[in-house]
Amino acid sequence: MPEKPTLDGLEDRWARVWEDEGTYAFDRTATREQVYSVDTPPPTVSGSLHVGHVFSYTHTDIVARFQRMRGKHVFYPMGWDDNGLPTERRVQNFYGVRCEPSLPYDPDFTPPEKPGKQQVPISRKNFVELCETLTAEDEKAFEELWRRNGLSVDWSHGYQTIDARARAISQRAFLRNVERGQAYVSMAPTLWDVTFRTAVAQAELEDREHTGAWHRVAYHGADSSGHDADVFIETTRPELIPACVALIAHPDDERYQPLFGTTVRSPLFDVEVPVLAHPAAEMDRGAGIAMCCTFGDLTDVQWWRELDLPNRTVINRDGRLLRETPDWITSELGRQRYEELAGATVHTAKERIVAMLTETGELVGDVRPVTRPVKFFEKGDKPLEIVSSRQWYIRNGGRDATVRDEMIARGQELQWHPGYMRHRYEDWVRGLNGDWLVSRQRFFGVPVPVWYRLDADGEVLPDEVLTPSDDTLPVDPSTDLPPGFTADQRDVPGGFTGDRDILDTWATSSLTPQIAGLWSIDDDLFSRVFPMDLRPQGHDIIRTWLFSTVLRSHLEHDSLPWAHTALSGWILDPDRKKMSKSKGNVVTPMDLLVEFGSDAVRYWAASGRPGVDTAFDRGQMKVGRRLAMKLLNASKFILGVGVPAGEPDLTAVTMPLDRALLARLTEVVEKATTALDGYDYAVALEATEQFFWFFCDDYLELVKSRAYGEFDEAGRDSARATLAAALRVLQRLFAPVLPFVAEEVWSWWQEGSVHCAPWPDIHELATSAEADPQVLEVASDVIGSIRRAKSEQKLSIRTEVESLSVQAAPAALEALRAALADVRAAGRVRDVELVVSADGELVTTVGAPTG
RNA sequence: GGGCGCGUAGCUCAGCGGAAGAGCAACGGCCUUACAAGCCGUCGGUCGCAGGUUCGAAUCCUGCCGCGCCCA
Repeated sequence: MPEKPTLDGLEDRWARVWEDEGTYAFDRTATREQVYSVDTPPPTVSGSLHVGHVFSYTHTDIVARFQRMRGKHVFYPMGWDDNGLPTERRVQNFYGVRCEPSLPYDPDFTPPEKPGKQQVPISRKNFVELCETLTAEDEKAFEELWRRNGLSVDWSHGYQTIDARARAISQRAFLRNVERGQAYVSMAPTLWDVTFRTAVAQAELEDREHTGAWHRVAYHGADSSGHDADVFIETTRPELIPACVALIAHPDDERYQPLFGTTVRSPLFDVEVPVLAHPAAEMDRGAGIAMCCTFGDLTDVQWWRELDLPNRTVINRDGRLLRETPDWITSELGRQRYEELAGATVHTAKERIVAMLTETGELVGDVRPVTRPVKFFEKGDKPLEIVSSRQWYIRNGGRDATVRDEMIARGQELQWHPGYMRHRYEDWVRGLNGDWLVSRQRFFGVPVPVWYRLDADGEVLPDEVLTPSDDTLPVDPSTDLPPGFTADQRDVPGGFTGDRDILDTWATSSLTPQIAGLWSIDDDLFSRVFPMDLRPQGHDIIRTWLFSTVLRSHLEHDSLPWAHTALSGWILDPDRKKMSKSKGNVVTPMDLLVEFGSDAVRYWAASGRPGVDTAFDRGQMKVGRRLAMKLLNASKFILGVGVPAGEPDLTAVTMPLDRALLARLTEVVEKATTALDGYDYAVALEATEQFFWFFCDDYLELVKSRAYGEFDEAGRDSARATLAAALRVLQRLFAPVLPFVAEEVWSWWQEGSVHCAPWPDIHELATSAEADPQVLEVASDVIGSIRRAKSEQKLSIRTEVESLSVQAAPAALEALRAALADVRAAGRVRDVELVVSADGELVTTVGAPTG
């Protein structure tokens, strides 16, 4: 035990010991029942860790430490998410390269010293290698931070979402979905981001207010008597007029009923289109009759499907109009006009069309600005287009009521902390409107592990999907060969071609329990950890990560991936805004850990209720530091008084005050245990902390003299045994939240790590005789009154008190009498008078303190 | 527009059907042989607003107002 205890240096010292001793090593001989397994969220390594990470990962660590102390073998791995756009961009910028899957692997490739102006195209395999090199550095920094933060992770069970095992597991799970018909390939209208040139899934969409304008445009028809009659529609996207396939109004709309079944000709291009009825047309929107184009929005897709309309796509995947004039435009004038638009961006095409319409007089009245919600890719900055493309999907219940019901049932089976978060899941499942699009037209990621046969003309035969044999996974179809084919058959008529797409990052992240547990690679390990116990995560990714993980597990294992999920809140800055880099209010976590000490920062994290957004509060960290310091000092004091070694002997606890103390502590143990069992670390900490300050300020002061041996031997031994027993319990109760200081003070007098010591049991403080809690209450009350009297008279706490009179009910006086020697010693009281009061009220009169 | 959550002391938050709480801050004190990075004490609230249920409401119900998140 050091002369002057300090918090400085505890992190380095104990982190090293824990690593050397293997304190948190997972015992893989443990059976599933003995294991507590955590599906740790793999942080994105290309970003930087912020305070929010420290906050939520600390919550998980507290639970893991608690479970370990309860005797579980904790499987607590750490993964790194380096699969996806953020890493792709970072590798591109850092090395000045770009991924080009058609290129062959170059084993001797070294990136340029400094990234040049032109990005060097390299094969996917080379790109993945660079990613692994670059992220290795990031991961080292992350690991250092996590170790300093005190996460009790077993670092030998790590993974990266782009490493070979993760790729193999991701591809294997996907191929098994294909085999069972749960994944399928389909040519369909797809939401498309023209900047990233990739398809986008429902989970990646967001609506943004976008400024547009209503254009009133004339289509040309004939009235019942055959005379020319114009039909006016209103559109915000006049550039889609060449893609128009029908005009559509509501079946009940009397204005347009005469037109249903007739045809009209489009302005400028003179293409004949039918006028049709469909209930999705909104009577009070615009003119009440809409132009259906392939495809302007999702309603167009619905009409196209349900009314069996032709596909007249004019917008390319680069966001420009087709360079070839479409064959459905037949009039000479129409084809001339289209040529002026060919290859133009959507924006330019709109300007030109509006100019043409103005010239021909087919644009009527003023253009009226309107702001309306438009779908965007969450990472993009241009509105999404809808294009037809071949894509892979996984059935998720979006088009299948049975699967949807099963997914809702899984959500009900899962235990949510806090419980109300389940609503978000159910809302999402109920709102799904299509299957999960998992193929992405990006270059970096887990390749879609299939090839396609080519026909005699070299065209893809999408129904003839070639799959790899399981033992060759992971594969990259752009360089590996399908079984039974040779390299010279690649991309030639009658041969094959590899799928160039990659899987959505969530298609891999949805398998983190399988990746961490090494499903299909080490099935023995997997059987010991799966289904897992806990998925901790942010509530913002319930619809993506949580949902997709439940789905994959449901499809592959017919079970939940984990029994519990704990949703953590966000960190808000003092202005109640979510902390973000752009606001410049991000604090580096390492700086905080250094400034306050890891235990103090963890204390702040633990004071945030599960699922509740929490203010970033340096004040709480100061309080945490004080608490850690207090635990050092109180431990030092108690051990300095001299407590018996080994297991505390509770038969020595004979004084009523001591028994009452242990009884109260037992209640705290019970409360903390129940709270932690329910994932409420905040309540557990609060109960422990509140008791601890009371223990230090009142109980320690009361028994100090007796513990020093100033009275009789029995009283001294009772106090010392109580102090030892209470300290042993308190150090363990604090261990999950304050692992460093708890380990430090434990090491002063106990064997082994406090983190492997058994969690306090409610029976371990039971004394031979029943405790009277009133003894502690009254003694505490009276000593408080004495302090108040001294404080009000601005006297030293050491001032002697001439006389003390206590009026109270007989039972209270009896209780006080049991602790009177302690009270007198602590208050420095000479004479005491106990008076039975008429009303039972406790009244303490402190007479004449003398300086 | 829908779902969910939140409005309690100057600040951060507990309490969620039986006399309004904690910590921080503020203020006044105390060198007290574990701790002055400590300790003791004091001040401080129409529990967002309006109704309702109840013997009793911060707590349950309804409606408003405000804030946040998720989804349209």
